[in-house]
Amino acid sequence: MPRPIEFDRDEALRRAMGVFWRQGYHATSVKDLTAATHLQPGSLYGTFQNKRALFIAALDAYFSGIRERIQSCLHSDDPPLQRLRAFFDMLIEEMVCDPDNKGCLLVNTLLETPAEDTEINRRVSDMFAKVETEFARVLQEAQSRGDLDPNRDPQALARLLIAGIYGLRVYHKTRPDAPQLHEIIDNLFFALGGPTRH
Amino acid sequence: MPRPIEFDRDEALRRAMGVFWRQGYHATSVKDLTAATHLQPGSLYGTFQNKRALFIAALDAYFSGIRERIQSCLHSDDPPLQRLRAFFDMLIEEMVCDPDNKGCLLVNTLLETPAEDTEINRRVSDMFAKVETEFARVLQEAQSRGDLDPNRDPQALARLLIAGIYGLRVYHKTRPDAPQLHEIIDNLFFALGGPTRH
DNA sequence: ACAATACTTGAATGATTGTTCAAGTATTGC
DNA sequence: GCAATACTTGAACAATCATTCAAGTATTGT
Repeated sequence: MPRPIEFDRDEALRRAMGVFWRQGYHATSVKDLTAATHLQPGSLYGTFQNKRALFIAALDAYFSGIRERIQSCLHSDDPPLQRLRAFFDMLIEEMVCDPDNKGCLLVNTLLETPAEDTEINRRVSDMFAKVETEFARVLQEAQSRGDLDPNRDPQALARLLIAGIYGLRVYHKTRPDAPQLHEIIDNLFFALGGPTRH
Repeated sequence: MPRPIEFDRDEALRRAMGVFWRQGYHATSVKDLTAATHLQPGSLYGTFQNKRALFIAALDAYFSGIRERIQSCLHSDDPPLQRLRAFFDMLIEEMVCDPDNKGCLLVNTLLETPAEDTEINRRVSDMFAKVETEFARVLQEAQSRGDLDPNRDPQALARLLIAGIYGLRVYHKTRPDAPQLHEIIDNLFFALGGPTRH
């Protein structure tokens, strides 16, 4: 009986995400969103409650999008530390290939969102906590294989790597220079391998 | 002959800086600024051209404010690496003591500002480049004292430390936890000292 | 006391903000 | 073909945005 929806919800969400990614939450107007999604205000508010809810939906969509690629890096057949390194290489590859230099939507959001906004901050923090746990698991695997000093704390090193992601992301904003980014990761992984490296 | 200015320009700038720091550029309205500075719109536009110019002035004021403290850390009588470590300890101290968890105005700005805005991006990037140079100098000093492997590239390690600042700053937004921050820096400095540590 | 000076005030500007909703339209089951 | 359904449209909303400027006011040199 009802008239079917004409537009593709996921497509609209993806386009909205792109705008938030490029401009941040506060700098994007509803007008920007209607232009990008080709949706009239009414349809946009009908499908996604309001601007804020749409933004949160965009955050979720972004994370579920990158999570697959993280998994594929961390679950290959390579040795654990090499898999972690592959992840960071992928990260750098993505960063230098982006002509807009948008950075990471999640990191951008962390710094744009005031501390009072616990809903969004918690949401994004939890996403990175999941990645951190993945990292720790791979580091533990490295320890059990003898590739990593068993006296180091895998959880603490996972935090270092997460901080490494943040560092890369911000550094790239200041100087979009691929070799320097790789060099930073080289030196960061030096902190993992330490004395036993090679 | 002329009627003298009644308000303190620097005081107003400092207050405006606080608002930008807390809320970011886009989220702060001129109304917020007039409320914080106790200046009417007319006076505010008379002294600082407009909102954007005021923001840039706030960035400069912020940097000149922290620069002194950086200098005092890096030019003490302690050994070079210990001085660097003192800087990061100070950084963490500042972060955990801030009840608002505002982070760093410059880092926040880097991520809020779109890549097209070259004026602001360049300005902030240059500030960090100065700190990077300072770091490199201290690292060189460490090399000449034999505290750091002479085969390592001081400039590259300085970049790692800058990325470390960024990493700390963002990580703190997700989990305002002092011991974990110190642990991150411990592991980061492990990348400097490497095998020769202690 | 009196111009001259220029800082202070705050109302008013037009543009833009996020959001709503009644009217219009297309599809479905009968 | 006819209701019934509900999606689509875009004008309209009040609020807020950054900015301006004429009027008011306080100080100075004479």
